Amino acid sequence: MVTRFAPSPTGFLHIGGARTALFNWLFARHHGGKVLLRIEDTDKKRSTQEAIDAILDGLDWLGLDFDDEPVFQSQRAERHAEVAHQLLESGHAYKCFATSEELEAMRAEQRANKQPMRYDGRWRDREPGPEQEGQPYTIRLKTPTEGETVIEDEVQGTVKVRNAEIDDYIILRADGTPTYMLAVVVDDHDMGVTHVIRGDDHLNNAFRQLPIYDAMGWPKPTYAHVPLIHGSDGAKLSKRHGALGAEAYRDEHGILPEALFNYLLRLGWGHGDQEEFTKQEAIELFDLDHVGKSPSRFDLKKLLNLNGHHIREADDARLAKLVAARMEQPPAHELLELAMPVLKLRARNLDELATGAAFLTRKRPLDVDEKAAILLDEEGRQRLALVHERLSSEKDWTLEALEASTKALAEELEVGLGKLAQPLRAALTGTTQSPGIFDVLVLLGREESLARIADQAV
RNA sequence: GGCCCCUUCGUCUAGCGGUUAGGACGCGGCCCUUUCACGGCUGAAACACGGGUUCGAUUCCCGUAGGGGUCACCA
Repeated sequence: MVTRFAPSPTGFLHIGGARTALFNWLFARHHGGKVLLRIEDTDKKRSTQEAIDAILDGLDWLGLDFDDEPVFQSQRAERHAEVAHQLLESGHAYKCFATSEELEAMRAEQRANKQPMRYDGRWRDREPGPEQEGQPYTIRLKTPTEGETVIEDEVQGTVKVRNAEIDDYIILRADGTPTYMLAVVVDDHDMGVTHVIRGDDHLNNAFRQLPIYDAMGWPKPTYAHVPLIHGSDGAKLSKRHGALGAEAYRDEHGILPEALFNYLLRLGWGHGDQEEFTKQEAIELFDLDHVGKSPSRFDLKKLLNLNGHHIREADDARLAKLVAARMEQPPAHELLELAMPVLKLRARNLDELATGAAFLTRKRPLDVDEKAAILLDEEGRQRLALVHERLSSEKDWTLEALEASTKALAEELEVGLGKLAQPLRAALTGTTQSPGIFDVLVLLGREESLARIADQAV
C-alpha cells in the first residue's frame, strides 16, 4: 500500500493540508505501507522555495515522516509530455488549435445561454488543415462521451457521473508543459500510489483523471475523498478566515505538535468516545471507515483545551526548554523544570506557561498589579510582618514545614488561611494568581521569599 | 447555472432498525480550595423538513430546503 501527500508550494502548510497529510500518513503506517511526498511545483509563478521549506518544516514538526525522497513534479515534465504524446499516438488524445480567446468566447456564450461550461470538442474529429501549419496547439484527452463512470470511494461511497459531463480537457499546454490533471495521474502511477487520499474538492477531478488510466491501461488507485475543513462561517477555509499555517499554531499559539496531531485526527474521524490519542494509538486505530462524510469547522477553543491536556502529560524538561524560549527573562533551566509540575496544571498553551513562570525571575522590589495591591492594604502588610517573623525562624524550608507553620499562625491569629496566603501571594508574585503559595515559597527559596515578603511588610 | 458531495446539541463527534440519543469543547450551577487552574458532580443544549419501506425509523429509500465543492493552456 502506497499513499502520498501532494501539496503545491504556494504558501505554508495550512490546516487542511496538514490533516490530509496526517490521514495519508496514518493509513500507510497502519497498514505497514509507504507514504510518499510529492511537491507539485509545476506552477513556477506561484511556487516558492520558502513555501517548500515551510511545508517540510510543518510536516516534520507534526511528526509526519515520509518514505523515499520527495518527488518534485516540475522535474518530471519530460515524462509527462512523453505520456501525452503516447496518448496522441494511440488515438486517445488529439491536437486542439483553438486559441485562448476563441475558448473564452465559447465559454461566454455558454454562460449567456446558461449552458454547462465545457469544451465543445471542436477539434476532436477534425484534421488540421494547411492553415494550422506551424500554429500552436494543445493536446486534449479524448474522453468517453457515453455511459457513466462509477467510483467506489472509501469515504464518500459510490459516486457516479455520466461521461457526457466530462469534456476533453487539456493535458499538454501549447508550450509543451503538462497540466495538473495529466501530471497527477502520471506521477501517481509512476510512484506506485495505490490509495489516493485527498480533500473532496478533488472528487470531481477523479472522474477526469480516470480516463487517462484507462487509456494507458494502468491500474486505478483506490480513492478516499476526505471532507474539507471549513472556517467558522462554513465556507472552505482560506486566508480570509485568518487560516494559519501549522507553524503559526506552534509559534503564535504555543501549541504542542502532539496536540495538533490529536486535534486534526479527531476532526473528521472518531473512535467511540475517545478524545485523546497518542501517535501509537492513532496508528493502531485509524481507518477510513470512520472518517465522516460531512465537512467540519476548526475550533481553536477545543484545540487549546486539548493542548492543555497534552501539556500536562508532556515531559517537564522538554516543556521548560520550550517555555524558556518564549520568556524575556527565562529562569535557570533546573528551576523552570522544577516548577513545571505545578505550572502546567494551569496552562493551555506555552504562553500561559511562560506567564505563569514569570514570577520566578521578577526583580525586587516587585511591581504589584492592581488586584494584588488591594491585598496589600494596611491589614495585609501587617499580617505579612507576622508571616515574615514566623517564616524567618523556619529552619526546614520545605512545603510541608512551611504549610504547617503558616497554618499554625493562621490559627493563632484566628483567621482563615486565605488571610495570610493572599497577601503572601501578592508579595511573592506581584499578582493574585499563582501556583499553591507553599509551592511558590519553595520554588523561590528561603532568601528570595523572605526578601520579597519584607519588601511589602509593614 | 450544470454536475458532484454533505445534513445528530452553538462546535467536534458516537450511533450502523428498538437507546432515558452517549462523549468532548464552550456555557450555567455545585463540590474541592490559599488565588487561578486541575479534578469531581450536575444543568441547559441536537437527530433540517416532507413522504415512503417497516410491527418500529436518528438509522434504509425518494423528494424538498439549506450548506459546501467544482466547472482554466492554476494546482
